[in-house]
Amino acid sequence: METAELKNVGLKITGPRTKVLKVLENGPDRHLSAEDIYNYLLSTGDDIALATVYRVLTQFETAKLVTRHHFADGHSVFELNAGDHHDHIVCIKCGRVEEFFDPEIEARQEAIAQEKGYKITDHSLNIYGICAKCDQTG
Amino acid sequence: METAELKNVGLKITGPRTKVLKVLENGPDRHLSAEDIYNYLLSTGDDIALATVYRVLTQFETAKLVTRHHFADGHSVFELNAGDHHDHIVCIKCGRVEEFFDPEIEARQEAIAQEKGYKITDHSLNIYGICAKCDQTG
DNA sequence: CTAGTTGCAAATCATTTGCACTTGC
DNA sequence: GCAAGTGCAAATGATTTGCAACTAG
Repeated sequence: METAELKNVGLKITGPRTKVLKVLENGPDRHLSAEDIYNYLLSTGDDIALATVYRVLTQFETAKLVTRHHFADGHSVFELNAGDHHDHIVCIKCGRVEEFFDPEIEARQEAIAQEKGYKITDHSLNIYGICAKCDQTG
Repeated sequence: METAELKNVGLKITGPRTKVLKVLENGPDRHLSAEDIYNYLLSTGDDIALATVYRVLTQFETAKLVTRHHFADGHSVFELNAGDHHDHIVCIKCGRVEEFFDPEIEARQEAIAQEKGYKITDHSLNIYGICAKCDQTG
């Protein structure tokens, strides 16, 4: 139940927060933009303000409940935090997003940061390309 | 000379284009945002419109003269194309940007894309962290 | 009760665009 | 001279914020 997750991170249980969390958990996709979530909620008859979706998502991000990913075309998507880290491969035609994790890449990043004297706080690796389906379709 | 580079990619030699290119070549930093370039030009007495800086940079990007990088805080920087590919490590405190290239990471990315049936068109790897200098300063 | 939350509309920020004017070739 | 390029100001799209009304604990 969503209420528990909200309580755990010290957020009041409110309608909007529960709704957004529910979409992230059982929505049409694991990777959704604020507007996706907003539209999805409207389509299911749940009334909410877009500004609230943004506010709630930002709070969730701070609370580490979700992770925000910025893609090169300038829009960002949110994804429920499953605890695991992974990177993304994005189809530039259809927008499909797939996840991957490569320990070798992770290790190399650590090594590079250390070498250059940086303390890593975060990192993002996005591969952009054309997926098999779109490649056939043209 | 900048005029040659412009001619090579089939762009008319104009004042604004020459100015922007000059800043990218001899400016204060290899990684500059449109606004950085705009402000730098104003500060050196060169008059230009911000919209023109954006237009020119977009043309340069199309002409493969420069590469645009999108960072997680939502702003992008432009960098003169030296032909080589590399990724970035960004200090989240002072904004310092350093470059690195790791063949192992590159190879793994290729492998992953192939495995998932994607044709890579582009990719970006950004490591965010705190540089040695900022770490001391607090 | 009252601090935290929401909705709405207006504000911001980075970037783009329409259009009349200017300039390179 | 004319198509291409530029400046300016207004438009855009994504996201944020001010504020008055609402609600969870």
